[in-house]
This record gives sequence, structure tokens and C-alpha cells, in this order.
Amino acid sequence: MLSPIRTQSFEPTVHLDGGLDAVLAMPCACPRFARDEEIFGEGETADYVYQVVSGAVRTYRILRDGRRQIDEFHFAGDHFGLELGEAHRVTAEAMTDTTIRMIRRGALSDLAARRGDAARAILRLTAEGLQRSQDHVLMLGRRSACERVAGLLLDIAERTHAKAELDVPMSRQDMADYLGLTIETVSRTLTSLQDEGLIALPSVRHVVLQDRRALERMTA
Amino acid sequence: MLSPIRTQSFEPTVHLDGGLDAVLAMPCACPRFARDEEIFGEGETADYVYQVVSGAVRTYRILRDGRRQIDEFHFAGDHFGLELGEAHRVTAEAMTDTTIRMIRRGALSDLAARRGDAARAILRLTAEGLQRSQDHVLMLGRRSACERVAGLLLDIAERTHAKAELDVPMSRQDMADYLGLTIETVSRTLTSLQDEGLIALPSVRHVVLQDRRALERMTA
DNA sequence: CGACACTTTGAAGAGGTTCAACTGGTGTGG
DNA sequence: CCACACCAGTTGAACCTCTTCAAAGTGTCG
Repeated sequence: MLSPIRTQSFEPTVHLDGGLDAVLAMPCACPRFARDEEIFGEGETADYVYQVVSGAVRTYRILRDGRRQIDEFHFAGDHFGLELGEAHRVTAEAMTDTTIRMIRRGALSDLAARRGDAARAILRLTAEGLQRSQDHVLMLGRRSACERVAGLLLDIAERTHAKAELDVPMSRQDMADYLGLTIETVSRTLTSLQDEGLIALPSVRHVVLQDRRALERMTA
Repeated sequence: MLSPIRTQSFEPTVHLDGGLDAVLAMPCACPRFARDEEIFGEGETADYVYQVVSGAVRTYRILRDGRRQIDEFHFAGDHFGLELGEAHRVTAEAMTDTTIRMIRRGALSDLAARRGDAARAILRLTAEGLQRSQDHVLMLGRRSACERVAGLLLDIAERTHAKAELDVPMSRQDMADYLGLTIETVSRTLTSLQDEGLIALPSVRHVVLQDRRALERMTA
């Protein structure tokens, strides 16, 4: 919304490291979003593909009666909003103050048509999303509340490159709606993990992983 | 396993109807699998991509303690086993006697490298899988047992092009492991749907949708 | 016909939800 | 600078859905 920033690089250096970054170092808008601000809505035309520069984003869907399911959390470097069809299937919101890179979808498909590595990068992004979604299915279908919470904490640690101390960008409600639980169950589970000495909760949005090994055992 | 059959068409007619069929009408092995026979196992090298010719397939993962989560059911025409990495992330088994088309992965990536429409078809397949997985997440995260069962029945109907009478190729255990429930809950839910007059159960593997409208209301 | 596997049904139990009250941190205004 | 309000999070107790364990029923195949 405020002060769109533009990148300068025009000649992309092709590392072919698998990401889109190499082939997509084209100038593009980088707007900022405040906490809880909507980036795009379910059903809107998908004219752009997005990348988190800094901050964190949730994508979700809502049932008629208000039940919400968070599909995915997106952290710095992650792409989101890539669609097969015309419209976005989810709503995207910033979880904290967030900077987003926007890539015109047309530019992307042009690039993919011209360059095999770009097409492959898009395929890889989609396939990675599929893998993550399959892991999510396994979590929701066959894991207990405790295993789910432990899994989420480890996932956040890995994806934000945190060691023991986690900055948790999401609210308890966000966690609950990602894990298919209620806010109360998430809260209770966190305190019981704390009581068992597996984690510490110095503040609401900070978690310290005190026994990562034990947490990993729960999720394996 | 028995009597691999080979298709004859060499010159593909390119309809570009979005499927891989148009660009992939190449000769390939079409083995048959008996009910419950494994097609490939989790962790095995992914040398092939598969397509259901007739029958039905389940893909699943198993946790250490034996809990199973079925990732997806695949019906005639569906592709499966398409992987980003080297290895299969799931196990695939025939649910009934099934014929499968096997496509060498190398041939597929060669084709994708040469032809943009093939690359796009592969992307589309992956993206459709992602959409289905996201729907699955919503189901497991935020729907009741009843809504899940109703949703599965409608999904089977749609994907097998059945009208009111469904041939259900999977066992109650398969349904349960797809829906994140137990076999008993699935059974009880089906009988209660029958009691309410929404479905009929002429035999274990046959379901008649008697009030599709009502079923759809449950899943919307 | 009988054996076996799968399904259904029943009763008791557990995990997670719901509803309600309380706590704690944050921000604002007097 | 403190007081108060407000909101997110936590905790407690009752409840409910789904699970677990057990037994009976159904269908299939030798």
C-alpha cells in the first residue's frame, strides 16, 4: 500500500538453483502490508504471483458458517498466489507488517514459454506446494493435537531458519485454524509442552525449543 | 504384473485439451494389478509416471506406529506417481483389479523440454493435484464426520461419472484412512445417512445418492 | 457348509470442544 | 505517571463427538 519500492536489476544472473529468483530478477512492485491487511481475496482474478520479501503471510479459506482453514503460512522467500485457473482459491493476509514482491502473471507465463528453466522453476514451486499440502493432510488426518503443535513449531523453526528461539508471527487463532484445532486446545497444548520441559514460552509470540529431539520424536 | 499390453498409436494427435493424453500417446507398458497389489512403494525410485486405465488406486503414507493416511484416490484417466524428487513419497496400491499405463519419467521430461504444451500439461496435472490436496486439508481440518463422508461420496460420484448409483471401489478402512476417521465412525455415519434417507446402501460397495441436493448442502 | 474377512452395532471411554471466567500485556487518556 | 479499558491468551468445568474395545452380523470363497 505505502511506498512501492522497485528493484533495479535488469540482467538476471542465471544460477539455476531451482528458485524463480534467478530467472525472475525483473523489476517489479514491492508493496508493504500492515498486520492483518488483505493481499488478495478468494475469488479475485489472479493477475499476480507473490513472494514474501519480509514478514509472513497466511492463506486461507472460509466455510459458509465461518469455520476457517488456513492452508499455508508463507515466510520470507516463499512464493504464493500461483494459480492454475483465473481466480485465487484462497485469501491472503499479512500476519505481521510484511513486504511483498508482485510478479505479473502474464510476464511469468511469457517467460515460461520462452525459457525452459523458468517453466521448470514454476513446476518446482507448484510441486513443493503439493508436498507441503500432503504433509498437512497427514498431520490433520492422523496426528494428535500435541503432535500437530510440535510439528508446527518445528516447521516454523525450519522455515524461518531459527535455531532454538522462535519468533512466532501468528496468533493462537492462526495456529488453531492451521492445525484444525481450537484456540483453547492450542493454548493448553503449548502449556503442557512447557510443563514437560520441551519448550519455554517467554512471551506469547516467542517460543524456545528446549528439547528439539523430543519434539522431533513426536512428529516422526 | 500379468500380460503387459502395448498401445499402438505412434503419431500423437495434439488436441491440447489440457491432458497429457494428447502429447503422450506414445507406446508404453500397461500392466494389470490385482486388488491390494502394490504398484510402487514409498521411498522407491520414481522412474515412471502412472495413469489409471481402468480400476482404482489409492496412494498413502504410514506413520511409524501404523497409522495410515490415504493421500488420494485415483480413478480411470487420473495420473499419479508424478514426483519432483528422486523417490516416491507415497505407496500406491490397486483397490480393485486395475490396469495402469506406465510412462517413463525420462521420456516425459525429454518431451517437456522439447514441447511447451507437454510442460504445461505436467504443470496442470501437478496444480490439479495441489488443488485436490487443499480441498482435502479443508475437509480434514474443519469438517465433521458426516460432512466428510458426504463429501467423499459426491467426489466419487463426480470422478467416476456416476449419476445416482455409485460403485465404491474402496473398503470402509480405505474411506476411514482417507477421511481421518475410524472404520466404525464411517460405518455409523453411512447408516445414519441412510436412516435420514439421503442415501441407500443396497450392498457394501454400492451407494445410491437419494438426495444429492441435501448432500451437497452438507459439503458447501 | 464352514471358515474367514469385512462390516455393523453396542457400550464405555478419551480427546478435543464449548462456554465461561480469569489473567496479563498494551495502549490510551486523565 | 498511573488507571483503566481492551483484547489476546489462559485456565476451568461440562459436554460432545469420535474412538476404543467387544460382539454380533453379513457376505464370499474354498
